[in-house]
Parts: sequence; C-alpha cells; structure tokens
Amino acid sequence: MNERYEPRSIEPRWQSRWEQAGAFRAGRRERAEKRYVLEMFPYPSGAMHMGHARVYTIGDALARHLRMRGHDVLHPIGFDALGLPAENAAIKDGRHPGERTRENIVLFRAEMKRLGFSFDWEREIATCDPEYYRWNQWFFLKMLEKGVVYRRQGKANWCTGCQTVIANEQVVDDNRCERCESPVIEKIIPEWAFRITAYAQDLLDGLDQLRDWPERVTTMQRNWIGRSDGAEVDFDVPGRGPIRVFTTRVDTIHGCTYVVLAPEHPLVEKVAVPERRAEVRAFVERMKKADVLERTGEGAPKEGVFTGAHAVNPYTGEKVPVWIANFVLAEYGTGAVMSVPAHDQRDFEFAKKYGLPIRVVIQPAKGERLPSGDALAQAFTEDGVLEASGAFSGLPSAEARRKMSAHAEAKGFGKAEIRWHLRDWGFSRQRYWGTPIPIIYCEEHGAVPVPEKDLPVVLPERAVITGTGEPPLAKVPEFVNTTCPRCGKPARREVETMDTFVDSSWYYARYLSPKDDRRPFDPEAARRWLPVDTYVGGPEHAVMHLLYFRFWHRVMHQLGLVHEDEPCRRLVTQGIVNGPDGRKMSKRWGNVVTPGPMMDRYGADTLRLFILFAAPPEKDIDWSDEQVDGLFRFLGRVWRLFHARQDCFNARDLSARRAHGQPDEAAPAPQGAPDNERGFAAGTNLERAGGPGGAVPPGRNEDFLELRRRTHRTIKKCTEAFQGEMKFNTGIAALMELVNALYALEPRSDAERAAVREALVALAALLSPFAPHAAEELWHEVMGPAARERLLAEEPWPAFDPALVAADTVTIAVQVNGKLRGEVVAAVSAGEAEVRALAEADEKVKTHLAGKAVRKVVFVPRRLMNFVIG
RNA sequence: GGGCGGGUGGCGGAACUGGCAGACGCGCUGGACUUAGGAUCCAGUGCCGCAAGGCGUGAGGGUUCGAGUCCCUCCCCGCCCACCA
Repeated sequence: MNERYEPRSIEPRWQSRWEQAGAFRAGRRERAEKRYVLEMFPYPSGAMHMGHARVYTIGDALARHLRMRGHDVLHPIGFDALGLPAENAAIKDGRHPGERTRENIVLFRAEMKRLGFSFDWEREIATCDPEYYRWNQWFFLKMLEKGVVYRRQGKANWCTGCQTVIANEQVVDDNRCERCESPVIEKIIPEWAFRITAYAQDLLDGLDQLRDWPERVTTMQRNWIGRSDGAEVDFDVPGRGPIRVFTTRVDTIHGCTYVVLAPEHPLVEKVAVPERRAEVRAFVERMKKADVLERTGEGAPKEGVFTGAHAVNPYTGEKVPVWIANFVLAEYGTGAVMSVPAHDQRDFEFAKKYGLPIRVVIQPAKGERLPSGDALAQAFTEDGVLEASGAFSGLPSAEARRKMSAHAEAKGFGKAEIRWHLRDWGFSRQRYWGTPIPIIYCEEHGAVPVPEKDLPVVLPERAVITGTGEPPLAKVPEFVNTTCPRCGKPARREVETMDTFVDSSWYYARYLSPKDDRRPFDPEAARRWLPVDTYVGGPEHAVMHLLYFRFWHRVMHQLGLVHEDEPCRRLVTQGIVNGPDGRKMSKRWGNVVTPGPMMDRYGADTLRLFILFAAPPEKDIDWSDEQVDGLFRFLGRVWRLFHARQDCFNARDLSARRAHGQPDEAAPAPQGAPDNERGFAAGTNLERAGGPGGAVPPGRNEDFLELRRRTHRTIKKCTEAFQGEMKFNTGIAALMELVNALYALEPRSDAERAAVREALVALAALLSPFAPHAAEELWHEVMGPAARERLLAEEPWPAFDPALVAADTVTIAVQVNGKLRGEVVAAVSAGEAEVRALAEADEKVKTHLAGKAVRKVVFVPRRLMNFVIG
C-alpha cells in the first residue's frame, strides 16, 4: 500500500474499473425496487463550473448510496444543447452553434467522468440530436391534434433597429436592444402556444400531493398559477354596449365610483366621446411606447384620462365615469376594473389624484367604524360587513360575495368567475438553434402539419445567423421551400423554432429508452422507472421549468405514455457556490473557481467532500481554500490510518463477514425492514466478541467495545444522512469522529484488531458515496484478496446492530434551578431515586443544595435531573 | 407591498418530538517529532474572570422546573413575485 495519499494515481483506475464492470448501468437488478435519481441536465456552455459540480455530487452521493442499499438505480445524464447562448456566441465569432456545442459536450463529459459520477453513460442524450428533437415535433403534432397547441396573437419584444423579435434577456436598461441599442417596443405577432391554462386547476391540485417538494417551490407555483375567485359584472354604456369587469370583491360594488379600462382595451375607441378622443388617443399612444416596468411597476405614479363616457352600475343603476389608466393590465381579468376607492388602495390613490368620489360600503366586523369617504386616510381592504348596499347591507363580505354573484347571474348581468394568473405558454422563437416547428404553409391549405412519417424536420446545417432581421431559417431556401403534404404544390416551411423549455420538459422520460426510434420512449420502461424519485436542481427553476415539466407529464399521461400525474416525487433545490469572498462567482470580481484546476490539485474526492461537507444541499456555500485543504488532509488522515493499522486487516473475522456475499443478485430488503437485515452480520457480533449473552469484555477491552459502539452509531448516522432531508455534512462529520477515535486506540489482542478491522471496513463503505475512489482503494486494502474481483460500489451498505447502538450507561446532566451544576453517569435504566442519590453525592451539586429546601425535582430519564430550590 | 427562507463563537456549520448550546471542520495558541516544516501527531480554544463564578443562540417581552427550539412585539439579511382588480 502506497504510504502517501495520491488521488491522481488512484482515481482514474477506479473510474475505468467501474466502467468495465458496468457498475452503474440501470436495470441490472430487475427484482429490486427501483430508484430514479435525476439531476437537472446541464446547458453545455463553455466548461463546467462549481454549480454543476455541486448538483451532480449531491445526486451522485444519493445514487451511490441507493445502489449499495440494493436498489436498481437509474442515474442518467444528458445535455440541454439547444438554445440562445450558443447562437449568440455564433453571432460574435461566426462559428456554427452545433460545432461549438459538441465541443463543449466533450469537455463536460470528460470533467464529469473525472469527478467520478456514477452515471449510466449508455443512456446519454443531447437535445440537439435530431433523434431527440424529432420527438419534440412528434409531441407538437399530437398536441395540435388534441387542441393543446394553437396559433394566437402574442406579444413580443420587437427591436426597432434589428427589425426582429428579441428575447427578454436581450432587452437591456431603458428598454433598449442589447446589440444595437435601438428602442424595443411591444409588438403583436402571431405565434404558437401551448394551452397550459387548460391544466391550471389540475396543476394547482397536484401541488397538494408534492409533500416532498420544498414548500417555497410549491408556494411559488401556487402563486404563479394564481387562481382568484371572483365575479364578472357588466357595466353598460348606453348605446355603446357593456364593459365587462372582473372583481374579487363584488361585495364592495355599491362603493364603485368609476370604471377603468386598460389602454389596450378594445372598447377604448368606442366609448370615448368625440370631444375627448384626441386626448384619449394621445394617452394610449404614450402608454404603448412606455417601458413596461415603468408603466406598470408598483412605484410608477398612477396616471389616467377620462373618456367622457359613463357606465351603469347594474346593482345600483348609478352612472359612473369611465377612465383609462396605466395601472390596469390588459392581459389580466377582462382588462377592465370597477374602482372602489374606499376599499382598494390603488383605486384610492387614483381617486385622490383625480378628485373622484370615495364611498365607504364595508365596515370592519369589529373595532372602530370607518369615517365617511372624504375623511378616509387609506383604503380599508379587508373583509367586513356591508352597509349602504341595498338588500345586501348587513351581510358579511364572504356571504355577500356568494349572494351577489348569484344575483348577477339570475339577472343576467354577470356571474361568479375564476381567473388565473397563469398564461398560455407561447413557444415560437425567431431563432436558429432550436427545434424546427413541423408545419408547412400552403396557399391553398394554410398551416398543414408535417406528417408523422416525415419527421424529423431536420435543422439545416447551413445557417445564416446574424442576429438581425428575419428568423435565420427564413434565409435558407433549401429548408424553406418544400411541397404541401396535402396537395403537393410548392409551399413554405414554418421558419420558427421551439422554445428550449420544450426540450427540458420531457427529457427525463427519454432516458428510459434513449435510442427508441419508434416513439419518444418506451411506456413499459416508464411503468418501471417513473416517477422520478429524487430530482436535484437549482431553485431558479422553481416556476418555469418545473411547471412546464409537470404540465408535459400530464399531457403524456393523456397520451397514455405514462401512468401517473406527477413526474417527480421529491425535489431538492440546491444552493449556489459563491466565491471565496461570499459574492456570486463572476469574472467581474475575479473570484471564479472551477472544478478542473481543483481536481488537478486535490483530486475529485476532496472536491466532492468539500461540496458535501460545507453545508446541507439547500444552502448557499462560499468556496474556501482552507476548508478544501482541510478535507484533503482528512482523506490523507484516513489513508494513513489504514496504513498504520495494516496489522488488523487479517484479524480473525469478528464482524466484517457479509450477511450475503453476492451483492449484484441480492434482492433488497423488504420495505420497512430494519437496516440490520442487510449488510454486515452485526447481530451476531456481540456474542462472538464477548461470549454468550454479549457481556462486556473485561479490562481494557472496554475501549474496544466503545469503539464497536461508535462504529455502529456511525453507520446509523450515515444511513440517516440519506433519509429524509439530506444531511451529508453531519454524516461526514460522524466519519471524522470515527477516524479520530481510531487514532486514539492501539489494538493489542486479536479481538481488538478485529474491532478495528470492523471499523475500517465500515469506514470505507460509508465513505464511498462521498469520496468513492479513495473508499474503493481502502476497502480493497482492508478486504484483501477476497475482494479482488468485487467493487465497493456494488457492495451492500453496512448495517448497524441496534444492540450496539444503544448505550448501557448515560451521562445525566444535573441542574439546580435550571443551571448546570454537575453530571452523573448512570445505567440507562436508572430510575429517579438512583439518579438522585448519585446527584446528591456530587460535590458541586452538594454545595449548591446546601441549606436549601428542595421544592421539586424534575427527572427526565436518560437526560437530566433538575433540583428546584427555594 | 406580498410569499418563502434565514439571523447561533474569529469563520463554515451542529443541536432528535422543549432537556448538558457550540458536534465536525477551518482558523488560532501551545507542545511533540524533526536539519527544517507551510508535513505529521498530541493538547487547548464561546465571552468576561487568577479563581469561585457570571454572561451567552438578532432585540425586547411572555409561557415553563427548564427555551436556539413554543407564543407575542420589533429589527436586520437573502431569494422569489411584484399595481393580479
């Protein structure tokens, strides 16, 4: 055994042995329970960064652990390879996005392999592969048939200089184009969209099932879907027709003193009286040009203009003025609101500014009455009791809302209505590096879907990417010009491509049969492997990706491809890796640390340990050279420990004999079985060590019984680190404690050497999800020739012996009036009287109790005794 | 403004359903071994104090024999959403 710890020489060796053995291929244990561990696949721009190293290290530790627990584990990887950054880079240097992307994938793959991630590489996918995106196109066609895909008029950022649609990210300060700095305006253009709103209720209800998702993610999704229950009511403008408003507070409608339309509202032109039309138009034009944030941001001052028209409140018959204002959003509700200044803060501010009346119609259920409208300092927006509301006066708000909606429906001027914040998902992109949308435009037949047999519509290799003007595909005649599938006459292909969120919405299913050329994936494999058991990724995907992903799964369910509603049981959102200065890593700060050079210096195992030890997965961590040094030293310390205890390797087997020696064929323990049914045959060890009845061996051997206890407690602790919330940091800490304990002991007898050997074997096994290469090496050292053909990665996870985990004596804290004054060691089973006697014998406790009357004694078995004195 | 997280030594972080605050690591201090050590091993390390002891989990109050943990009031930090009628 090499005396020095040299990761450079050992890591590649184990990586190739794992690969040769196919140790990480899914589907090798058909009878075992499956586990699908997935990390969000990377967008391969440039080289790998620490964030990538972190996600995959977290997922890998879990996958390795689960494999050792006997599960059949699917742990795949692929590349989210289509997208804007590659295209933007191409605009700068003229290189083809595909060429660049493929190079980056090669770099990524190499670094991932160097980090020792236990991926099933045979299932690797890349979304830029036509064999992948053809199934995006296939889904498009299926969804078109089902009416889930449709064409609509959508809003887009239009650069007035480049004469093209640009992405949100490309709109920079002051609403200008990132590239040409021309103003960007909002333009209405036709686009393709997914009818995700049809699934709004279902997506909302599904959140209740997701108990193992972080609450903040489900809350964000809930808010994003944004169900609001309210009512629609028509305010009639005599001679011009009704203005339909949406409100969640129909109970306040008797306090409505004006109605407001969004500037884009279709009725604006119609209702404006001729003498005010010029002013109205000027306002609308100004709003159209204004920056979206500036216009509708919360800080923006409320601005509006009177149309001259009046509308009738159907509940009161009262005529109220109709205004147009910046704060009303065309795309929410009906684009028109009834304003109740006494009970809505925005309406209140607007009314104050323009001198509109304020009328109180809700009084707090308890407490002080509100003053009359003019004296009101701010809107009262809570529920209360109605007043001055005709027949509805005296009702509580909630009841009033129900009765008033019913009343509107009965009278035919409105009804209860649910509105959603969620919008349909517009997915057309005027880009090259994406999935071509499989549509052909024919003069006679309009938009004709490409027949399934003609898929994939392949992205032409020759691209004209300038970042300006028309979509790049429009400039490739051999792509554009085709014939109509219906009539065979000349026709043109759709030149738009799909949003790359499409790719990531179903990739987890493609891993199930990545080479399938008849369907997107094998439904039988889906029955085996889905849903994903644990999905690890950044919280920045809490809404968009994770909502699309849930939506797509539902569509696949309807297509009969999958068998459940939700794609993923447990979600883990990992924190970011900041620079050593605590700031986000960035070239600007010069604080960027990348995995490659760190592995050159310390090896993969140290890097992995650092990532897992620094904090629990959800928390942000700061890079720390000192901590990394410390973890490298820890591995060196483990290394030297094994070296120094070689004399224990051949110790007569006390413990480390396996319960079953054929890990590959081993079926996992039945669900709910105690841990000690697998792994080390710990149950019988106590007897072997101490003779019949597991009695404590005499003399200095007690230390070694303590060691054995510590070993088994460490196994327990590390096992728990993988259950529930992942607490790898405390698991690793427990391993450090075990190492420290081993350093303090010098075994002399065979029994002692056997106890040390047991600890070393367990240590190597427990270390292997975290630092797999070093663990593998050390495990083979201690196991000797018996293990020559085996791999620790495929061995069973150690089991602990509950009898050894439970201590037989405990330290009990002794308090006097709640302050710690001493501690006593007593048997676990010691009762109050026994502990009290011990406690009262303690010198320090004695002084504190001297001459005082004990009023009360609180005794918590195994923990503490508290004397309450007068 | 709303939602969700957080605030614990010099630093990263531990602490099960209220029960010995500070596990483990970093840093620091001392010692051993050494030609040497920025290697390694050992010991110490919350603060004040020579000690006895006192004080300590953002601030203030409360419940309790006992509060980092529960309740109330408030302050600060992070992320997400943000005029959603």
